[in-house]
Amino acid sequence: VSVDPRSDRPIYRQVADILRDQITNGTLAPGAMLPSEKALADTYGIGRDAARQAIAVLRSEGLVRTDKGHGTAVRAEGGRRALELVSGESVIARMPTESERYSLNLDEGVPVLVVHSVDGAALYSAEEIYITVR
Amino acid sequence: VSVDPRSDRPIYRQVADILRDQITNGTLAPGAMLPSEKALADTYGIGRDAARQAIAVLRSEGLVRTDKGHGTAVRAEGGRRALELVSGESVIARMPTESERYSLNLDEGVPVLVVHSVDGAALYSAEEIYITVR
DNA sequence: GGTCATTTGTACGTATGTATT
DNA sequence: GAATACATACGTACAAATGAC
Repeated sequence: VSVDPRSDRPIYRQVADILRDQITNGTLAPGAMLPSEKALADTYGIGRDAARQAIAVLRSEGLVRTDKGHGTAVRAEGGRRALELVSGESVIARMPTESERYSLNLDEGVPVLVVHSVDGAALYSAEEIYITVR
Repeated sequence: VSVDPRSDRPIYRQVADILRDQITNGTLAPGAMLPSEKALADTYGIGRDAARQAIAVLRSEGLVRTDKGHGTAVRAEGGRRALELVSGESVIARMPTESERYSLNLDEGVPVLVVHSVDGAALYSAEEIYITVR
């Protein structure tokens, strides 16, 4: 479990791979804290920049959540509820604008669903919803 | 159209705001190239780091696409086709894993749709699809 | 093909600010 | 207040990809 600076693969991606493995195999369970940036830098003999980038990769994948002054934790998979789509409605998925992310209080790496009906459009966190047919 | 280093809002977000405005109001039309990182840094009197972060914000929002050695361009809204959902199927939206992003050849900031049916699961680029009911 | 300028990517360093504990 | 941890912002340097010539 180490990084190779001579590899074609950037070291920040190598570190991201290691952490992603630990998340998917359960070594880092939902809610668990990742090592701090400094701890990662010391462990793998890399700069803080590379450690930060590794965590940023996981954040953009929606796998972890970072709180300033606290640290980075594995995101728990929130339970989803069914959204029943009826004839005449349509849905698109996209990334939120910054203001949408703020008002819906979304973490990074979480898409939104826009449901269009005759009444207009409604916005949901994509993470809380799965779509079915009535 | 300038940035204020003393503002509470980080300068890279101020620059991202300026560019986002230009994209949404059409000054930067789909396909148009954004200024290079160096050009942004010179224009606003900021470091290359801040310019890069500004562009990274827009990339994570799915607004632009960056090609190494070339530059950053406004992404064209791809035409979407209807995906007709039938009873017994369900859909979730999430960000792709790195390998999914690679195999589907997705830009950053593009979610995926996972359609579950009795036959199994199918994966789509969320940007090319809108969901309706048959 | 080869060279050169441009542009982005990676990686390091330092310093300071802000939030949490 | 102190220690820890992340955020912002600057700098440098070199690598890699692109495009023009």
